[in-house]
Amino acid sequence: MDEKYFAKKIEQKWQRIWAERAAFKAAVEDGRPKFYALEMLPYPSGNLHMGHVRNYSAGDALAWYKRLRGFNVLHPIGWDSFGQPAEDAAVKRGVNPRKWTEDNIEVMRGQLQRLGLSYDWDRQMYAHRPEYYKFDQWFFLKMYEKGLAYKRLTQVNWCETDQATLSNEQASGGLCWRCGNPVTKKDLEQWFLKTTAYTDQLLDDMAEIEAGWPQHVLKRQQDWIGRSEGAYVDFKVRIATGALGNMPKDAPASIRVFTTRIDTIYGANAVVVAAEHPVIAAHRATLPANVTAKIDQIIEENLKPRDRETEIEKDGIDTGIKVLNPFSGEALPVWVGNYVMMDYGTGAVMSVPAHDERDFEFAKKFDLPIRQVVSEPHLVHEHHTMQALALARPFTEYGVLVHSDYWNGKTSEQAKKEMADWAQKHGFGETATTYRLRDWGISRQRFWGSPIPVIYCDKCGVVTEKYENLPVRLPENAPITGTGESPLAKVPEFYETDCPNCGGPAKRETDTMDTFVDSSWYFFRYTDPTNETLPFDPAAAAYWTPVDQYIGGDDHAVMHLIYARFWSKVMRDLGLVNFNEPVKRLLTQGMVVGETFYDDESGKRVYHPPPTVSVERDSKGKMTRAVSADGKALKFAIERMSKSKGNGVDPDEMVEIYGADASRLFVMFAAPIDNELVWNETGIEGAVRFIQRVWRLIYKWRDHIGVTAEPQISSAAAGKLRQKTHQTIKRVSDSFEGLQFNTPVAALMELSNAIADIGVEPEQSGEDERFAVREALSALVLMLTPFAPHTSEELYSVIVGNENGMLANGAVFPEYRPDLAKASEIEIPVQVNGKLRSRLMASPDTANDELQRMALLDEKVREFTDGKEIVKVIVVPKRLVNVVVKA
RNA sequence: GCCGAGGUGGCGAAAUUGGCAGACGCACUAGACUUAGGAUCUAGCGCCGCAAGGCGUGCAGGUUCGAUUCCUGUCCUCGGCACCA
Repeated sequence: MDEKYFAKKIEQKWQRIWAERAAFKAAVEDGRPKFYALEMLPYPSGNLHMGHVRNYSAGDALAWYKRLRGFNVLHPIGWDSFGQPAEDAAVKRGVNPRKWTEDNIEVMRGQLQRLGLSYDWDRQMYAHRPEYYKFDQWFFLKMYEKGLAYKRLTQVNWCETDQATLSNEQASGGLCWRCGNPVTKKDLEQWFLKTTAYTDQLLDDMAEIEAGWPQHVLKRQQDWIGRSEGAYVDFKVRIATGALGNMPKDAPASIRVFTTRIDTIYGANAVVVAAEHPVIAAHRATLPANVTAKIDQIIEENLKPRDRETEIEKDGIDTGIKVLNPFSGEALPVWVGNYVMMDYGTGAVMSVPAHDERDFEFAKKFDLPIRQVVSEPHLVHEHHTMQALALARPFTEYGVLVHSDYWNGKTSEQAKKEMADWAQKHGFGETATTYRLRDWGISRQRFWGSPIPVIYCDKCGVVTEKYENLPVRLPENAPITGTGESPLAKVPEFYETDCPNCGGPAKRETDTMDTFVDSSWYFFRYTDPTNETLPFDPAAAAYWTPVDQYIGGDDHAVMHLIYARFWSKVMRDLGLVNFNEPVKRLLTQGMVVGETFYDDESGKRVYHPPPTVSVERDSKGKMTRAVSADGKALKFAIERMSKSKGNGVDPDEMVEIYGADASRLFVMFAAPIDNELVWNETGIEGAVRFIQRVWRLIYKWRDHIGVTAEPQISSAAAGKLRQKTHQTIKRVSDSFEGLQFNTPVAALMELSNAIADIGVEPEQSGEDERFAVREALSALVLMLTPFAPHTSEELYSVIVGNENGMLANGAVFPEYRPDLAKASEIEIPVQVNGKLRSRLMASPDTANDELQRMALLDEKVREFTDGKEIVKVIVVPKRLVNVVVKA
């Protein structure tokens, strides 16, 4: 054993031993319980960043912990290797996307290996390789057969900057999820997967995972799916007279609206429809020019990119068309409104300004009547005598119905149900549920993705590729221009084919699949990574899945995690798996952020990389001033790491300077896993110091800890150390079970401090002390393994005297012994009127009345109680005594 | 605007969920060892105060013998969604 700790030396050594021994190879077996530890797979951009390090360090810690706890652990890694950056690289630098991707994987695999992550490297999956994407296509065919994949013309979200179509999720907020620029619309024929076939299951099955998933993730998914319960109501279009002329022949006889507040229907002052609504198209010829002009203007406005910040002003126009309120019989005008969206509900709403914010705003602007029909219960009486109360703002709560004929006096809850039933009974409506969730558009006009296995034949129409012809392989390359046409459409060798049906000439689909398809089922592939006939063997999946613990960033809270849940349900219905939910427990780790320095004189932030900035601190160490290299005073902030801000940290550099173990330990220790982590360079040195302290402890005691027989009696020092050891075992185990990674490190630091403070030199130590130190050191080393595996393996090899590694030696996580963890004497704080005044030393078994007696006799306590009436004394067993006195 | 998470020393954070606020670490201060220290060791380190003591978990109240923890109100920060009828 070296006297000094050389990180690089031992890290290389143990990485070699692990590889030689295939230490982390997983196999299906009987006996031990299984544990599937999964981290979100990386996109092979070419560089690992600190977010990866944090994610994978946590996953690895858990994998090691479970191994040492006797589990058969599956801990795999793979590559989300389809996607746009490869094409960007092709456009910018003319490189082949496949080569670019493979090269990047090579580099990043090296980075992961240098971190010493305990993956089963034999199970890697690569999304871009035919062996994998073959089954993207296989799944597509299965879904097509089940009617879960279909094609339709649609307006797609289009990002001008990235020249890409985007899913609703990727375009959420009207901004491109990748570049943040505004999204526009474009008409295209697109393939869809019917996620909406599973909306209710996606919602209801959340009950199964409630305990293991962060509440906020489930909430966000819930909001995203957006189930809302209400009713459809049909408003008959009245045969118009006068200026409007006769009703066009093919015009709909009624307009169907969706409402969640049918109880407010007597307050409707209009029906407002989307500009794209069919009723408008049908009547268009008869509408006055100023109306059609306005409608066209609104349509045009809707296509424009939307600025997230500015609220859109209500706009609209009265079409002149009239409809009848089926409840009141009242004739209402039909307006076009820019705030009604064609793709939600029915594209038409009944406008009830008194009870809806938007309708209120609309009515105010166009001076439409506002009639209150739901009242706060205590004001109901007022409404008998007046037409309507003037409303300063809409009343959107539930209440009691007024001015609603037969329904007066009913509560909103009652009325909602009864009025919907009434509508159904009379044939002009029904209860209904609508959702925000749309089907998943998976077509991408991209080269670097899985080809959609569909063929278009002039004679047979849409024909799917045969299973035996899968995979539909990507050509070696394609002319990638970045202009938004499918590159495959320019490769005749690819698209020219024969119809699988009639054998005649036909063309392949040239769009490829969204890369979220790959990540929707990759973690099943790990269970059987080389299967050539099926995505995976159901038996292998049955053993390993569902995933016991999934760890990743919460930026995937909706998209990836909804798609993956959807995919599992489809797989269940295909008979591949027999459960509803693929992930039992989910942990979302926070971002890694760093200090940034910038000046904003020009109105725009100009960033200065931290190494070029000199920083002044006050006597407490607080940053007071930052100055750039050319002497400019800079502002500072904490922001997400990025190249442009210059505050990124290269994991490779960290490993080079401080070692993988120290880097990983620090990342785990620095903050709770779900918090943001502010990177600061100095903190990591503390991790190095800690590892070195442990190293020195083993070095110091290395020749004196061969004692393996538990001694009968213990000195005070030995007893105290053993107590600390077992308390620490409990704390660390509890932390792991609760997925806390920062507090166990603190506990291990305390234990190492306690060993250092034992107060006996090895040479002078007794048998009992040597045993206590051995116990403490081996517990420390084993418990440190999940955070710093290389160092721990090395130190463990010193303790046991061989270099086979912990797992081969059958090492297990130390067992907590309550009898040893128990203190012989504890400190009991004594309060007077809730304020700490003294402390008592007592045995933990001291009876309550004895503690009370001791407290009252205590000199410090008496200073505050003498001459005062003692009202009562509260004794919390083993915790505290509080004496209550009257002043 | 709506939804969610969160405000504890100079900083990252602990606190067995109602019982000693600030464990552990970073930074800082002083000292020791040293030719040297960006190594190591020792001590100190919430604020006010010479001290006794007082104050202190965003702020204001409340419940309680006792509140970082529970309740009410309020302010702020960060994330998500955004005309979803």
